[in-house]
Amino acid sequence: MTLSYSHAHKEGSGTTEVVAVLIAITEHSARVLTVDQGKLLPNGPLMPLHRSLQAGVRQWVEEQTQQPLGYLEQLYTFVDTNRRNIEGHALVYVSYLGLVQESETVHQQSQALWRDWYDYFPWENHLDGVPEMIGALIVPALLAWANEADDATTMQRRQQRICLCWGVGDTLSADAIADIHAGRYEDYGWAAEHTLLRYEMLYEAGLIPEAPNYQPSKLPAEWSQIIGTPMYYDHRRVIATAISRLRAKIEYQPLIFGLMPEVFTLSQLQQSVEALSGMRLHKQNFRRLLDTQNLVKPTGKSSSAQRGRPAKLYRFCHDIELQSLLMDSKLPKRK
Amino acid sequence: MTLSYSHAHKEGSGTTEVVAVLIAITEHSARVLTVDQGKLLPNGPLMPLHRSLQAGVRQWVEEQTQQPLGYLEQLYTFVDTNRRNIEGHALVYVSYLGLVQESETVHQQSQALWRDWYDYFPWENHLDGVPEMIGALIVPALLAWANEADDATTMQRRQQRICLCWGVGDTLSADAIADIHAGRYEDYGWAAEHTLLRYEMLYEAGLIPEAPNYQPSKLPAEWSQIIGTPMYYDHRRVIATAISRLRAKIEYQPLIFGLMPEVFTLSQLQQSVEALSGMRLHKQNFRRLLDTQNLVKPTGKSSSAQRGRPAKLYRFCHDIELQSLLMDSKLPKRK
DNA sequence: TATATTTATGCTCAATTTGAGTTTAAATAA
DNA sequence: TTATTTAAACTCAAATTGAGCATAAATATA
Repeated sequence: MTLSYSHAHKEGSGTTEVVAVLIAITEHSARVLTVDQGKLLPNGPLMPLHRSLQAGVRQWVEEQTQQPLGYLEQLYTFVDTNRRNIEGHALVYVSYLGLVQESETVHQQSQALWRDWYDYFPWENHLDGVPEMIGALIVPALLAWANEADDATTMQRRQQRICLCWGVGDTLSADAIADIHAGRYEDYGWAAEHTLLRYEMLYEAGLIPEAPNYQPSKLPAEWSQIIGTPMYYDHRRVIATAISRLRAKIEYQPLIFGLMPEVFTLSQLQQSVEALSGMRLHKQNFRRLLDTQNLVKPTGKSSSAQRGRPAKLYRFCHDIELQSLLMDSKLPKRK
Repeated sequence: MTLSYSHAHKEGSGTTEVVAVLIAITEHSARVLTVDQGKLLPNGPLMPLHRSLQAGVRQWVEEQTQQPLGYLEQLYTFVDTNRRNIEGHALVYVSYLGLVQESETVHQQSQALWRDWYDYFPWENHLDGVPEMIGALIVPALLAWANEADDATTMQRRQQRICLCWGVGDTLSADAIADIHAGRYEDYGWAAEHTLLRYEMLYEAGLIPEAPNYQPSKLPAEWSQIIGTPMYYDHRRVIATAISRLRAKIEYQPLIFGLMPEVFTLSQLQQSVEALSGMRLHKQNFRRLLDTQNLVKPTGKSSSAQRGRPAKLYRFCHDIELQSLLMDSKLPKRK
């Protein structure tokens, strides 16, 4: 706890680590598996006995969380020049994205803990509309950062980046800026999959505790309430990478398969996709899409409805498992 | 030359290397920058003085090829368990994709050499239609591999993979197989961006010199003519990864910018995209797309035509540089 | 029981995008 | 002059997409 977010060290002879971002959907919310009170992702050194990076990930996740792993794909490789081995070689860490079933969640004696991923990125949750904090606090703080720029070109570029990443529209007139402050914030062009770009911008602007140039004294009092839970090293960036990848890929690949139980209703399926994208989808078009893609087949049974008409139960067409991995299959736009 | 493709070693204390796939388009053909007589990609160890992986790539490429680097993005991280340091840690190598301008090509005294990327993947070049070798040799060899499977499930899965990756249609009836052998090969559903999947399948089937289970004696005499130039280590796989990434990304991001000279005609631009995708595009729709995307602007001048009507010269809209990096911008389907 | 509420699912429809032409323009070669 | 070549404008039907309305089948409530 007294540990600075960027200074914790772990000495060793190897210079390669693996880090896992495991995603599950529990009670309609997207969650990420953490260790160390939510401050770290499962991780461990690549060892001579590991025959591959995947093997390393599987061993360390198993050891640290007892979570069975399904789908696993490589995300990105980072270098941490703050952590070096005895010979001075910087630590290289390779991150992986894993998708696990909702039901198989196991978090007992280990320090493993499932956390809602919007705890780390509150501004990414647009399920109930655009969060107020974006117009009220984040964009103003970023605009202040843009104005700090040394030259006009940098300033313009920063303003442009802000508009594109945060969906503020394409101009930044005085009127538009006033509107943003006043909360008259139009949901212009929010691109859910730009999570990483947004995180990197906040980091660069020194608005995130992990950033070396973070100066909380210069920020509004409410700031700490809205920038989410910080993590050690750069693990929050790794999660942002995972979210970006997942949101981008789910548009044209039915990755959602790996997150669903055997049998489900179409509403459950839609809510899962919405949990990932952080946005609401048009129900009828979502179903039309599933129809044309032939991704699911009815089981014949229906769910025991709580309220309203009972929904039919479906399962995925596993006979076209491979095809679906290869073929394009787009999602409908937001409602 | 007497070196086996999978056994060459390089000892060192570090366990991290960087490898670069540099792409340029010269005379309407896509090329990749190689060293060591086209058997290796530029590469080198990550050293304590490097502040980042990118910095390492830039240094080694500069040193080995004198090629100035522009756009650079991380591709994938591999482990080579055949190459280990003194302590037994396997070599980790991080690959990068770089795009460079056609004109700035420099390959003098260094061993650096630009090679047409279809030298390494002849079957990926569909600019003059589907290559005969696919129906005549490759798919038959892969079908033989499928039939070697121990159980029926594996066999079916392999057949399915063949159909999906090689665009053979979705069934493999006796008639269809006979058609393939006879060269009556329909260009059903060739997905240009599946280069890596195709390479991995050939590797897995032992049809590539780099594969441990490669048995040339069991293959047709013409085989060595059609499977392309082999490389040391797994560098050909790294190029396949780069091609897949580039072909997939160019569909919705104007990466082609990085490969073009300052000023160009729309036909030159189209030919460059075709060189990358390995397929012909519909000219009129390609231009309509450029129009709606606002990616290029006319310079007012025209090219001094060799034959035919002179083409107008264009340049990219750099004012929307960032926007184009973020926004979607699809390419039209093949002609 | 009747009625409102809730959830599921089927259907329509206009706007846009896409694939694939035809036509016209402006140059060179024979 | 005429054929050839390349460029570029325009057309058009089919498919896809975004958005809404209508109906169905359950529960909760008056």
